[in-house]
Amino acid sequence: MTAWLMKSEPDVYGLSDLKRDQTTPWEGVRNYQARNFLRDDAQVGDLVLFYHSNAEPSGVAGLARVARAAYPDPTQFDPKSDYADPTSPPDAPRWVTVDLAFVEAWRAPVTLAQLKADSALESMEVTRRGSRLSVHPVSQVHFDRVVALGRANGVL
DNA sequence: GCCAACGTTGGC
DNA sequence: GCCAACGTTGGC
Repeated sequence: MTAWLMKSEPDVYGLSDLKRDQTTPWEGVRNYQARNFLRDDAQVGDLVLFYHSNAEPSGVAGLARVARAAYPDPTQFDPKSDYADPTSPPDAPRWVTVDLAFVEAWRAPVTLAQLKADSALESMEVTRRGSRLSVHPVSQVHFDRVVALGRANGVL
């Protein structure tokens, strides 16, 4: 089991959208490192810190769970999609997606400022300057700490 | 294989 | 809106 952090812009697709939909394909990952994590390491049941980027404020909004392991991302073959990749070979699709399921939302996010200020989270990837990997593993210790901070804000 | 140009991410 | 960080592309 691996714990994860995945970023999304709430204006595009936020945790409240996932709560409404209950499950969603995590489409549009177009970074090789992030893809490799999804393809090679994400397993059904893995828990995910759902991070809102470009938000006011940015931070971890709650939890999701991997509901389906990696499969080819259909949007790469959809010419009308923003995520279309005409160079991806149909017989060996370049990009994958996983399905996420809603788990819980917090009354207020654990903000990036809060994450940076917490000495227990010093080495956490998302607190690093210039960090922009949208899918990456999180240590169990960091995961548990962020969940404790989030739940302290109240579970919706 | 190097590296400059360019595009994207995402905090502020 | 600005810009730092960093990934990708393409000329050589």
